[in-house]
Amino acid sequence: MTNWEADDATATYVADVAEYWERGGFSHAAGQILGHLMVCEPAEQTQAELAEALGLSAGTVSTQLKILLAVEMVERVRSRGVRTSFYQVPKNMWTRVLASETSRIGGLRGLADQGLKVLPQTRPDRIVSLDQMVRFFEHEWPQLEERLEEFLRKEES
Amino acid sequence: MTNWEADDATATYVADVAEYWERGGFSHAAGQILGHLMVCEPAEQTQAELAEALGLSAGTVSTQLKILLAVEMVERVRSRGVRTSFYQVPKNMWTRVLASETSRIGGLRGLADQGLKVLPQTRPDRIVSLDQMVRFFEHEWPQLEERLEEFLRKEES
DNA sequence: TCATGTTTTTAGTTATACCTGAAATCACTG
DNA sequence: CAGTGATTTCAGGTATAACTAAAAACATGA
Repeated sequence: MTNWEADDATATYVADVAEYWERGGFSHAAGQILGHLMVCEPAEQTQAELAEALGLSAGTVSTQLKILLAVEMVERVRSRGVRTSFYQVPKNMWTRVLASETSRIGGLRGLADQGLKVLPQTRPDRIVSLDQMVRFFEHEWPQLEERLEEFLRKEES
Repeated sequence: MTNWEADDATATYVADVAEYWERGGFSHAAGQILGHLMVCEPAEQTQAELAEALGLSAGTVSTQLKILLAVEMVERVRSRGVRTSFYQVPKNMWTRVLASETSRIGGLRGLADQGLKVLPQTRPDRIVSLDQMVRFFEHEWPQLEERLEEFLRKEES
């Protein structure tokens, strides 16, 4: 109860970000960390600062950060001469998140291939439409990523 | 233990589909139902048949079907003169799923707008890049959906 | 290498989601 | 509108995930 959040607006923001990502499968604590790192000052925070700001235990912060680091939505920053690590939202976070979508498409590719081998007599479209959808995205997704990069380049002006 | 699955191949398929969707936030039972409905014969199944085939209780089938119906990955079919409802994978399931992505983008739009109001002094890109990403998809997603429809039209031949 | 502060791991508690079996409700046929 | 089968709801038990507090492991500056 020392310094929960700078002000009400950012506190609300942290809660909203947490709620959004909770639906995406993250824990509430992970969502809070993400939300805080979106708006905190400075942008780089230690585990102790995160725990303090959000009222979480050291263990929770450690565990949830590990998850966020694994999906590359947070990165660790270490500077020479300082014993403590800092954590921050990486510069190109969204590009990374989008890239990870490729592996999810890969999962569906597996289900489509397997499905074609057990293709049902009636309504084979149940499998075929999945295969079509996957083929479509295997073709489109790389292009979309390229267009995103181009879009971001143009925004820098 | 009466008629668990037609054969080993489809049983494996059901398990794999269940595993995939479990990572997507569904329960194991919901994933099983989805997998079974992808390959079962006939394509339309009653709750009792689903419960029997997958070894689930009537309550579980009812509850999980409700969820699958809500996200439109399963549809209910009722025919005159028959007291029982049937459940099946809808013809255009993937189009529906893709369409629901629009609302998720909408959620991010909200986070971006709110974030711009509490824009941090340092590393404002933490919010700005989110806003850019959302703007990109607000522009691209409808086009992508159109291209998907065109792609599916061409496949019908 | 030591000393110190940071991070991770572990054990234990609490909260939540899942599933079952049974009762209640609902919908349709005759 | 009564009877029957299908579906939903509810209470209870079980498994799992989240979180905490404390101990262990780790890393770094001196």
